[in-house]
Amino acid sequence: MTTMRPAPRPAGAERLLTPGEVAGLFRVDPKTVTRWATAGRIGSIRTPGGHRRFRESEVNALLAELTTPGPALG
Amino acid sequence: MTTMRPAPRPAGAERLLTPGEVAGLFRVDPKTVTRWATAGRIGSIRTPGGHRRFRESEVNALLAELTTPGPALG
DNA sequence: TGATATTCGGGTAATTCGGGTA
DNA sequence: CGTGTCCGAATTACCCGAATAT
Repeated sequence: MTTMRPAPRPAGAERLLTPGEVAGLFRVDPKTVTRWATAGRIGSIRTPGGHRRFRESEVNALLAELTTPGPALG
Repeated sequence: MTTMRPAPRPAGAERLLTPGEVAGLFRVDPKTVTRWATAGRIGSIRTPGGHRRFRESEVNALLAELTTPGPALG
C-alpha cells in the first residue's frame, strides 16, 4: 500500500481544506460552508473542476475570532 | 478517495454541540442555552452566520460540576 | 480503467437568532 | 433573576441527480 501523503508544498504555500473538513470544524453541513464562500464570508479557491478549497490559516483565524471563552472553571 | 485522509486536527479542535443538543442534555429550552452563552456562563463558538456551537467537553464538565450525588445504592 | 467518497447545483424542511413579554 | 413562550427574519439541514477528486 502506497501511503498517500499530502504532496510536499513549496515554502509559503498554504494548506488547503475541503468543505467537509471545514464543516467538521464548525459542526456544520458542508453545503453551509459553500454558502459562506458564496456570501463572501470566507475566502475560497476553486479547483479546475469547480470544487472549493479553503485556506487553513483563514479558517483557524475565523474560528479563533468567533470563539468566546467560557468562565474559568472553579 | 480510496483511502480517507484523516481530517487535519488543529490544536484545540473539539467536538461541538448544537444549542438543541445541549438543551436536550439539560432538559431545557434551546433559548435558555443561548442565554447561558450570552451571560458568559458557558463558552460558545459562532458560525459566520451567527449560530452558536458549544464544546462537548465544556458541556460535560458543566454537567458534572453542577451534579450533586444522591445516596449510594445498596 | 474502474470504484468510491465528496462536492457540486437547486429546492424544501427544520433550527436558530433576536427582541419583547409573562 | 431565571425560564418558557410568541413572533418575524435569517441561517442551516436534508433531499435529489450529476459532476468532480482521489
